[in-house]
Amino acid sequence: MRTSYHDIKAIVLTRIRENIWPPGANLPGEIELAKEFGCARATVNRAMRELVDEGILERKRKAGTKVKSYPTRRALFSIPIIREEITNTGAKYRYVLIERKIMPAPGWLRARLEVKKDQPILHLQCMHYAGPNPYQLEDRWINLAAVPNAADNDFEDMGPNEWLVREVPFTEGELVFSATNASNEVANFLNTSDGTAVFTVERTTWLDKISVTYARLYFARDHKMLTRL
Amino acid sequence: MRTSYHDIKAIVLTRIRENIWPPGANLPGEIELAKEFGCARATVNRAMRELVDEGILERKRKAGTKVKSYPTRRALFSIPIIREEITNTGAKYRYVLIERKIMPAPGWLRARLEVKKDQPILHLQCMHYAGPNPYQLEDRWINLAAVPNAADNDFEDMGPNEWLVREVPFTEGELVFSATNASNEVANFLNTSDGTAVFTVERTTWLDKISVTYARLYFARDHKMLTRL
DNA sequence: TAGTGGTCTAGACCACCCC
DNA sequence: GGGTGGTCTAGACCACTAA
Repeated sequence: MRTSYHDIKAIVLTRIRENIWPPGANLPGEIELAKEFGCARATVNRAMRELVDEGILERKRKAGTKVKSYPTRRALFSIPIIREEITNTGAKYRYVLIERKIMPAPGWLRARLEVKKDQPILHLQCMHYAGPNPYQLEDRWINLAAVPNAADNDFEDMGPNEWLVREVPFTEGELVFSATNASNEVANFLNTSDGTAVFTVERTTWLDKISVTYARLYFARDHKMLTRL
Repeated sequence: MRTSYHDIKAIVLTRIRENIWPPGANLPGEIELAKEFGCARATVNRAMRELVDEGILERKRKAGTKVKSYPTRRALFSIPIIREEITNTGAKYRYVLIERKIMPAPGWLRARLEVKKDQPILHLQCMHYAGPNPYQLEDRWINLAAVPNAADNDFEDMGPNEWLVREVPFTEGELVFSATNASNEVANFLNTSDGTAVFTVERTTWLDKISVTYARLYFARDHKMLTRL
């Protein structure tokens, strides 16, 4: 069997680990490596490109390829549908709509979504349960100018998250993770006490520069978000 | 100019967005698409592979390519060196070692790192400041069986994070994000009050199945971690 | 301006896996 | 069994950019 791009990646990683190519070092060019490994340049190229994707190498035309001095490790999160996230743990998923109201955007939201005054916004509050336990409180705002048909949905049976993912594409998104002390209201919904540290995610999405939705997600006490490198 | 794999990706995304290929739909085979776009199959292949990487499509041999029913969006975090993270904001970075001690691993850590009883562990506590403000409290445990030369370093001038990234490669890593209520000690270091919700990251890394280090990072009040999709 | 990576091609063989 | 994607090749031209 010939040298595959997998093999090449492994070899390169080994050489880096063994300090044959220490951080900052320049690697030979693709043609030379192809000769060494006895394969086509395209094969070397693919291996190298993937190592760049993985944050191990840096490449610049003319300058060549070098080992990153501080390998930028990157963590990959998949953003799951909450129903699947819960169902996958074996628990039963339950969704409850708490409130649904069409209203003009409050000031802080106007700023965030860049919508004009009096522009109608659909505001939803919902709870997601895993079995008997509260899992997440969702506070969602949908820009009806961007998604007019959201107004036709009563969201009694399906969470807005799920509906949006299926119905409304987006071109850009932002995620912000933080920790907040639960307000009295949040604590009640999440079945915990005032001031409990709550893992919080804010999510905003845009479709071609037009803001689609902003959501604040409060997770139950002791929620952990896990990822592998 | 010929159709590039960038163009193909854009076209496919557009067709998905316009519901020409709705979620779950099967796409034509690579050969057919290559014919349609007037390019080589390899070009189509690359476009499709990248769309799989981005969580838009699913492919299976023989079955073909289809649009994911629930496109799994993925967020990419780069894990920066804390010094660079702070310096990049324009603030001055300051590092202080609080404690350094070699000790046997406590029980909870033995379980986590899978190390034997009485195996020596280097325990470090340090603070990272952004200008005058506390930025992060680092509680770090280094497995000296995996990294013996860590014992030679006094870590007075350089944080263990930075040292490890430069000196010790790893093959696997785990990140856990959560929110915790600050203990009295943590609150004091972070210049806040008891019980404040603190964004917390736990990080564990392994080198070829051998655990290297475990760290618990407590960020200052109101810290936000941001990422784009 | 010359060297390096970036991309494309036309063809080939193979591995997997649904039917 | 046969169709689909996975991968590789040998060669080509191009784009960027460091020297």
